[in-house]
Amino acid sequence: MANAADCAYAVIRASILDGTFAPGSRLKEAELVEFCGVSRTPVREALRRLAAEDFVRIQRNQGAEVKTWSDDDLDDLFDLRALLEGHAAAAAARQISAAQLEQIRAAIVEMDAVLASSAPQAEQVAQFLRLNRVVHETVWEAAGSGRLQSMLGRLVEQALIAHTARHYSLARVAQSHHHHRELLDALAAGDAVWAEAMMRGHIRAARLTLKVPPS
Amino acid sequence: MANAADCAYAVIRASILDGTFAPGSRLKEAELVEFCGVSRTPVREALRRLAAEDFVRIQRNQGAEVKTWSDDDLDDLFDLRALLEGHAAAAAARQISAAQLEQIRAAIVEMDAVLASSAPQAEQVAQFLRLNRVVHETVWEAAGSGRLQSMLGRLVEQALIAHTARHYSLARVAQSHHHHRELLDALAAGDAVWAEAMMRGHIRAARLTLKVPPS
DNA sequence: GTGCACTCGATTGTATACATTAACGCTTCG
DNA sequence: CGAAGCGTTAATGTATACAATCGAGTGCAC
Repeated sequence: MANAADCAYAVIRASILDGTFAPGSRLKEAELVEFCGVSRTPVREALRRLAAEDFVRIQRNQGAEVKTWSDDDLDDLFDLRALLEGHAAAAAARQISAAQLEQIRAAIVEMDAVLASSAPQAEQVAQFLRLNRVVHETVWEAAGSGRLQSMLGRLVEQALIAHTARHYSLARVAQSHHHHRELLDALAAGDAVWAEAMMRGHIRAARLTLKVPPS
Repeated sequence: MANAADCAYAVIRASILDGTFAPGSRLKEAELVEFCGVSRTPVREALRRLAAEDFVRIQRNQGAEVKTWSDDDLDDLFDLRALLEGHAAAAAARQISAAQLEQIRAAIVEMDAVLASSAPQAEQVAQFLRLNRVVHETVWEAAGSGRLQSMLGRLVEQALIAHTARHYSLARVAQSHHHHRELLDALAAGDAVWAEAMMRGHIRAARLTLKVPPS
């Protein structure tokens, strides 16, 4: 990373996402200085950025702490995500390019391979989540709104914090996989209503995953 | 303003909104230091905040400039606003409180008074815009989603930059006024579909105002 | 004459010292 | 014994000095 500030941002952000800094934990600037290996100035800048993206909460003269998400917050978040991702899917259905369709198709094929492999389940899930992200980002991109794209990116990553250390069942993953397939059909058919409905359902189902504690 | 950083933020932001810093103009930190009367550190923090809120664009080692909005950007912005404000109106219709309804009603009554007054037209429009903001913010609040509320706040203020130095026709204001009245009816009736439709139309009409140059 | 490279100036990025604030614990008074 | 006031301390907020970077202008070589 060229910039000290970007570096601090990346390090802290990654540490929040992977659970090194648990939700609710205090982030003291002095500690982050040695953790990141840069001075306080870029650390502070990184914290402000993270606050703007709702990863941390900053109170005046009281420092930063990793944001915690209540169940209601998550409901709120996923409601908005369903609305916006549904909107994106509808827009995408109207104007998606052949290349973008192909990209989604390829990701789904890769998912097939991952799920059919004999890799450890955690590895399978990790791979699946990566490909899942590809599918969604391609849809956002096809929707053709930079603003929508960045909003969704942020919402999804906020949701990821809540996901930390939560494992997915293979059954849940399989359901997602079916959603993706049908979404692809809807997009290929150029059916905006169908695509929007599928995407909204897909997001609502994802919300449920976070509600039911893993057994 | 207690904080130097908050102070700088408020000053710069206000100057962007009122056109003192025109879209596209470069914001040099040294200039802002004397403009705001604080040191570079809080000025930089303010600029980063403004960048996070899409008021300015920052390029590495090249400083900040007031963001410019193309026609397509504004289409994009208002599309999203219509979607989100429509969603907010629908949610509000389902759960708005009597006090909030009354607040909207009072704002509309005040609008009546403003439009019937003999104040200079610019003054009338300014007052109307303030009350317009009250109506919208009350709807957002009634929707009950903090996230939606902050997103809409940002979108609206981005739109305001484009409005700078653009005057509204009284005819346009009267149309808005009618929208508000009908929106109130829909909210009072608890009719989410009606409320959403009204709000979407209201926003689309507002977009048109920015497209047609003032005569 | 044109194109490239180099230097200089201006501006942003970073580190650090200092100021300010708020929380915590102690003392003291009721 | 409890509560309120005050001082200490540990953190954040601010200013400023220094470093790195970019762009423009100039001069040299081809």
